[in-house]
Amino acid sequence: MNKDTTVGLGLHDVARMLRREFDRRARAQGLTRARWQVLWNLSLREGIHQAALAEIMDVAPISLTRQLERLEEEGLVERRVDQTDRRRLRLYLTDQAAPALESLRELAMGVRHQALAGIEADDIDILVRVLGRMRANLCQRTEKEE
Amino acid sequence: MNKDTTVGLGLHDVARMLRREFDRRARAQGLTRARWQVLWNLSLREGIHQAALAEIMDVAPISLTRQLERLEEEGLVERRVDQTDRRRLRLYLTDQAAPALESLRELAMGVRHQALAGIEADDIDILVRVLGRMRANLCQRTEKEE
DNA sequence: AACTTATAATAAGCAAGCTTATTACATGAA
DNA sequence: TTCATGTAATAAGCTTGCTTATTATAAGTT
Repeated sequence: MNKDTTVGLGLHDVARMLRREFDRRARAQGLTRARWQVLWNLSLREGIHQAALAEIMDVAPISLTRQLERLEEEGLVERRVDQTDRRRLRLYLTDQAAPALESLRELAMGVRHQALAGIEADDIDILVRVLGRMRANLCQRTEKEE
Repeated sequence: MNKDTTVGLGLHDVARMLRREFDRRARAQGLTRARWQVLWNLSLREGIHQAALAEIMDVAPISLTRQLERLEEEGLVERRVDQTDRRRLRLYLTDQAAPALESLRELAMGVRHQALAGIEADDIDILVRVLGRMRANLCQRTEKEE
């Protein structure tokens, strides 16, 4: 109806539904989507420290801290003090993380399959491209106007 | 990199960024995106009761209840007991709601403009269409498998 | 060396969503 | 009419994210 509001609200709703569906399926595994996402990003850059990972994920550092605390409790992540700068904690996955990552990746593919049913491959490519551009447009880190 | 995960996580991230940007700009108005969204949906169907609106928005009834409590406190929404079924509360906007809706709609257009900068109109149409389809794919109300 | 300034991580407290459980009212069957 | 069942709204408590404020460590200046 009012097209001006369709994009933002639509994205918001679909993202919430995806999260809900994922978490519903993943409940048996004991991991939520948010924690899985941290594991996933971390798996690409082991040894990174928290602030840097938070910046890459464009999440507030404190948000990441809490996820990492739980992941550490659950034995999936290890945090070691950086000896060259003792403020920093370097992050590593444990052996337990690999199977968890794999099973959640499969689960995510299942949700993805449900969500994208009946949508043209070309349109999915466009979706991914547009999301990337939107992310860049919004990522301008708080755009400190001095 | 791994394309299987790009859609879900991308959507999630972009939705979060949109919300953050919107709420950042709207802070002066004292309204958040979630409350504005309730007002917006309500404006299209005044007199509806809570459970029906929750279903349309695909949100848990309790989530809506809390938003409506605050909106009522703030004087933007009125809840009147339905006389034919006294369990129900019918919802109405107050006079204060109209200007709030309008100013937030403008604000939303500003965020939208930032987010969509440099993206082809055709691609935006595709985005909206794909989101609609995804929503339908995911909306299958909890899919009670009996 | 002492002092300021910057940065990594965390603490406190708020917002929004969810699941599960309660309470009040409706409705259909005995 | 009474009793069981169903439904609208809410309560309690969890998760995830945010902003703002603290604390510990680094690093640069005088």
